[in-house]
Amino acid sequence: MMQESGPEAKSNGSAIQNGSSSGNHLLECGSLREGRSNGETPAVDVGAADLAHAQQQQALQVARQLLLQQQQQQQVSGLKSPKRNDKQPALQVPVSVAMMTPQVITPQQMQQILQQQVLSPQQLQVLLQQQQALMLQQQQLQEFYKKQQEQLQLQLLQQHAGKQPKEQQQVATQQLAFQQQLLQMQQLQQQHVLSLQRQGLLTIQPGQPALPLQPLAQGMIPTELQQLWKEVTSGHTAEETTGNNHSSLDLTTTCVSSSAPSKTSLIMNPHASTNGQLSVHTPKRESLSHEEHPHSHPLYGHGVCKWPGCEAVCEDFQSFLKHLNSEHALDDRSTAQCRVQMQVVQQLELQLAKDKERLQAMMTHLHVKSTEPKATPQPLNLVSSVTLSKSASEASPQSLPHTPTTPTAPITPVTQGPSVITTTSMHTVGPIRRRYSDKYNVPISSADIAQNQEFYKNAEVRPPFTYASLIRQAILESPEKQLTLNEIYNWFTRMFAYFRRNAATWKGAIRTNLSLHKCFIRVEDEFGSFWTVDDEEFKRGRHIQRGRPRKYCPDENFDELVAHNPSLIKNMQSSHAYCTPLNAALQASMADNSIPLYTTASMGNPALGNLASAIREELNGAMEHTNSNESGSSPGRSPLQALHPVHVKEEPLDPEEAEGPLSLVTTANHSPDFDHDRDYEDEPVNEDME
DNA sequence: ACATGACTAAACATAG
DNA sequence: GCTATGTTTAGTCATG
Repeated sequence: MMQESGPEAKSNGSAIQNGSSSGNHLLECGSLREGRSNGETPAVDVGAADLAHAQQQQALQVARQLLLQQQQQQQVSGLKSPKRNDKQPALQVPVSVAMMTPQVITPQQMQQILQQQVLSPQQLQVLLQQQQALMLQQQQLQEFYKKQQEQLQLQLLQQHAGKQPKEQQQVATQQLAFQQQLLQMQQLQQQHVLSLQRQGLLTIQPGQPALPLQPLAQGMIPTELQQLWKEVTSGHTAEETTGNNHSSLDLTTTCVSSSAPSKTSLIMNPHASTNGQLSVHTPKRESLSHEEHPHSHPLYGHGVCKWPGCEAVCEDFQSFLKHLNSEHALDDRSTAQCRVQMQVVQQLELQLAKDKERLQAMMTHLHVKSTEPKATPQPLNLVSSVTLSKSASEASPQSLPHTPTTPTAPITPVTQGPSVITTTSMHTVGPIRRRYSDKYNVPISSADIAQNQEFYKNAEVRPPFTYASLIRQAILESPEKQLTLNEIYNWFTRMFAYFRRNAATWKGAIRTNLSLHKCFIRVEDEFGSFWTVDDEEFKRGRHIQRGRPRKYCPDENFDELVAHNPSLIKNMQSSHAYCTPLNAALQASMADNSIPLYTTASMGNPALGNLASAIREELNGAMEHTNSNESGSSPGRSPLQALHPVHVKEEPLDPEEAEGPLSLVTTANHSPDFDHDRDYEDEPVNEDME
């Protein structure tokens, strides 16, 4: 937290110095927080500003009323009161005094003030005239300004932005000129008040803000508003660089001439120019929304004004606009609300920036290209480090010495060209070493490994796949979908640098997995044994159940199956998809009585491989029946061993296996359980019997 | 806390 | 006897 607040405070410090300047957006953004850093809470600002504004309004009203009363009195009873002459100048005084008092000044209070006044009637008369002139001028300006606002608003509503930029520009320029005039009026008023104060007419009460520092009338929020507006505009349109961000606020600021060289840009903010006020929304966005949806407004929806804390019901868009101009005009309250909203936005933006930074750091750390659109950069090696951290860290000290290319510091990925780890590969990655909520495996696509092939070939990073997935991949990648154990080994060492060490460990793991997973089917031929994979079974992800004897357990489907085709007793793999072709091919093969079924062509397809296995197993079974008492009925001892012995795992059926009619895994005459020539057809072993 | 899957290690068996 | 291959089990760890 301290680290996070540090730069922020720093920027605030810079903003203090540059807050009123028009140069640096970032620094200007910090100017909003300047108040906080100075201990000036927004709430305090709001209260003071509201108070001053209310006082100003009251003062103006009181002054007008008093002037009217004065005129009436002069007309009706010019000599009615002996103190009339005293009252005349006194009428001017409350204008200023009322600004300092929260209540409306009554004539009685005025009289008290008059009694306290120290100025001569002549002086008061001069002041009165000055005040009257100023007020008159200001009223005229305000009225004209209001008309300008309405006019511009109507124009903007009727015209789409960009249609008549010149007219808009003219209107905006006129508005700008009147804003300047208003500001000059303010300055004159402030000077007037100052003069009154110097002359002793005004006494600043303790605890009250210094009046000259406060805006005097509506639409008079000079530099502060400008800064706020700059913050908003610069925060959202930083790419617009210089100039534009000052435009809208120039309407109300004294910095127009000095800090807004690009006057044309202000017309691009219809909302600001329409209302002549500050908006918390991005001018660009708002103008776009106005252009695209003339009756849509970010502050208007479902017939309700969405100004923070307002929720006023506006029946139509026009009424909303009127409401917006009347209730949310450019005043202190709106400014304060805008400030709050800006703080909310800034907080969110700050949070977003931090998260972005965090993301960037993560991606940098993981060597992921920052151009990746996805925001979930979890490269494979990360998964490896996460899911295999324990295994890797354990295996490494024991059997795998650490190398510079540890999972946490892969070197190769970025430099390996096309095989850069991508986030997209993560979405299709197969069974990484983590547990899934569902029990089914998701096969690795060839692209998953191929995509990062070069990386794993060179980086001694443990692939984030299970042994089973890799074995399957190795088998499926082979042209004939079959591999000997040694070929599997070679594939591992060829494809993964990680598996070039500690052969005993991972080779043992491979062997264990081959035996353990139901999806791997061992097949023997005259040249030895090799392994195939049943992909459907792989997706099921089932293991040979441990701790239970691997004995065959028939189910109702089995009997039915046997009845239909006794030759399919053994080695019926679980895949439903394979059932029909397998059965047909088997029958055809049997009809042909062609023994050499076990060709590479047939094994090119796992289904055909299973078919061949089934056939050969059946033949083996037939031969075993003829040699039923042969104790060592392992494949090697089978008379047909040289031909096509098959070893297939078997295990008790579990409820899931009963789903498929052919989900029978059988035989393993190599299994010790069958070394005693157990004929499961004659002696079905029930799981419960174990 | 418990169940489960993945992994490791080890023991054992078998064949060459 | 050695090695390769294959099976099985126990234990650990991570995860849900």
